[in-house]
Amino acid sequence: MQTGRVERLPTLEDVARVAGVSRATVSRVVNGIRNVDPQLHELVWDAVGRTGYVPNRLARSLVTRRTGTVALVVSDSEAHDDDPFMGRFFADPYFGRVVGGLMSVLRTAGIQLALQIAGTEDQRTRLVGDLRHGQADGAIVLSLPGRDPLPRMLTDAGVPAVMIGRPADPVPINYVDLANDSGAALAADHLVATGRHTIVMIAGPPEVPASNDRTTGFRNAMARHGHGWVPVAAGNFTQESGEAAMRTLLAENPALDGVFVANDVMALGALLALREAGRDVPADVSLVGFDDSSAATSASPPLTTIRHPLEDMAAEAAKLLLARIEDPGMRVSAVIYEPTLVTRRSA
Amino acid sequence: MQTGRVERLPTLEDVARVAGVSRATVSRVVNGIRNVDPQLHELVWDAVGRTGYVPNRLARSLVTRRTGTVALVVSDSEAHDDDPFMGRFFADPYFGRVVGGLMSVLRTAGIQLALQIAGTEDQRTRLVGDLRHGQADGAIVLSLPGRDPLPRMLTDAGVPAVMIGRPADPVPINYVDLANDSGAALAADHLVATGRHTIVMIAGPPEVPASNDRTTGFRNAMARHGHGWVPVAAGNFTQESGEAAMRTLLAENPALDGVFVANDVMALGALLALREAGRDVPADVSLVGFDDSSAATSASPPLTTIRHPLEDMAAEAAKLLLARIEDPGMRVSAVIYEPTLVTRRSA
DNA sequence: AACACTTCGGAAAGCGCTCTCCAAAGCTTC
DNA sequence: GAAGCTTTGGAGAGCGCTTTCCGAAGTGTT
Repeated sequence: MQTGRVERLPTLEDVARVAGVSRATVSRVVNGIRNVDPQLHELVWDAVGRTGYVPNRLARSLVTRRTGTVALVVSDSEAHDDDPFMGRFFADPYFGRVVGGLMSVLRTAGIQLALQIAGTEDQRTRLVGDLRHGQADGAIVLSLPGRDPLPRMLTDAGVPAVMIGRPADPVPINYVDLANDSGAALAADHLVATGRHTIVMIAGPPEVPASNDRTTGFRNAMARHGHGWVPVAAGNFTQESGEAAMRTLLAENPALDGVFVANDVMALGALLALREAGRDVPADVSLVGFDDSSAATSASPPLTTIRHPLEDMAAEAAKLLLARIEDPGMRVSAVIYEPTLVTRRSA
Repeated sequence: MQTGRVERLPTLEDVARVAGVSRATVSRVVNGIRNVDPQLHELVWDAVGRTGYVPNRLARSLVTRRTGTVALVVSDSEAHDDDPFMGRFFADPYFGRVVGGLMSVLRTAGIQLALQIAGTEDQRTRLVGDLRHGQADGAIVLSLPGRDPLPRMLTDAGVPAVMIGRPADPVPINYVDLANDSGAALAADHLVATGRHTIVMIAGPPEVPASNDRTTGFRNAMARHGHGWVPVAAGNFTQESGEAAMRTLLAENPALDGVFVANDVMALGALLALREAGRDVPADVSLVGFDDSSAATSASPPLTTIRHPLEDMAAEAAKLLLARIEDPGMRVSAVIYEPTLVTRRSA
């Protein structure tokens, strides 16, 4: 049946005519506002059923200034058009875990998620403009690189927003974050406790705050254990970069017997490079990852890693945003999660 | 600065007043419609700049019946509330790859993606109602289980929609799919060609069409090679289920030397079970996966698998939908992708 | 100079809904 | 039974935008 969308859908007006009441009354009944005479009430619902009326959310939103939508903004201020990076980002378990966590909360609240990409300057201003107009009731921001102007723009515009991951520059914005430094410290403690002496690290991009925290957290903890100097090679969170970094580290520190890797996906790459070099994990080298993503369990040996409760954090971010939308005056708050060590076979 | 969203945003009216023209003229200029006197044109743009005007998409959509949004509907007709399954689904690389593919097209078209979950009967009718009202211009449907009533509802309602994966029941709906059966045949050919004799399969849930096609495709191809009977154990596409299925198969067919697994994630589980049983891959047992997801490359040994060009398929689905939105009379079409064999180390 | 065309900008009618007024009606209370 | 209250439903004014319809210029033709 190729009807297209030609025939006009029933409106409030139609229902009112059928029920023999005014538009206002129908609106009140449908929204359950104020006491309406039970008889009329039933009459109206009956008419709603007979006409097959469904409220038009757009029209409603226009007047109520509420859309029942929140935006998930993936902000990548360094993106170029056709940057293959975005594709990689979506395929990474990180993205899916965030979406899953958000939806677990939003779904029950009957709120939908609109995916937005803010790459260029232009997209950013349009996005903020749309949000100010109430295109969405608020925004969850996933900020990839450092120096992202978006968080500031959002707060200046008075748009309710919550970041997942702390903003690179101090901005009065709600956020949910992980104590990345203490997670890294956990890894350091574990490597030292299991008797490793020559310990190195594969870090993520230094301009990403989360990544940077892991590096400094690890260095500080190692210093407390008397290791004043830790060789570090940086990757960009991809498997290939982890492999490359591991090769570099092996070349420069043949005696290494412990590695901390800033995320599991890079750890997978490191595992490959170690095997290639004939080093057994965990017999010759202990390896600790970060995130406890699906990559960690599927690796062989399964990765000892730092558990990052990303789903919970995303869910918390959603709750925070909802609260913020309800009460715009709410004071800016941050929720920091403590990571835990998950011991598997690699260390 | 805790401004909230109190101060009224500039409207078309405001711009018109500043520019000294009518609302209609401003609208025409902003939308680049019809020739407007170059002088007025400049005057208007100037006023737009001075007032900081941004069009209100909601108001515009209400009259144009175009939203610049397409819905990504994850349809799970068997979902229960708080079903943990959804979380698993989002974390699976499948979801992210689809989103990435869709966004690669939608992004350049300036269209946003709204994530919707259709689990219960109730959600489904509300969703269709909203879509008929033009809440979104069209829908991409990811239908998880068989017997999903949603595709039919969508076509009956005249909502432009494209499915990723063929509908379980014949429905006149556009879709993009993979030739799952010939992919499975590729795996069969490869296992036989590499000299394997005792070949088994780990299948997915039989009620999922894609999964079912892989099973029958594999069986048929094996039959052509003279293997009339192939032992099959079914999992549910998770790693644990793959591990369990592998254990069952090993117990029942100790002599097995070749395994085809209906997706890479389960293959990871199978790998674990095989190692546990002391079987070396690929020396003792050849293993072929399906999807060529990130799991395949990160496994050790890396998985020989059937490449599923999911991103391309999603991108094609997006293009198809856009075309369909442009021309609602477009005839229903299907695009079937041919999978290819990717040879790595596991077989 | 009169006519037919074309081009261009403004007035105004909606899109479908919510919600503030206001009037009517029902109820108490003295 | 009149004054004062509390329900209850309707009229109608928007929300911010697009777009049709027209009249006023401007252009060209005979």
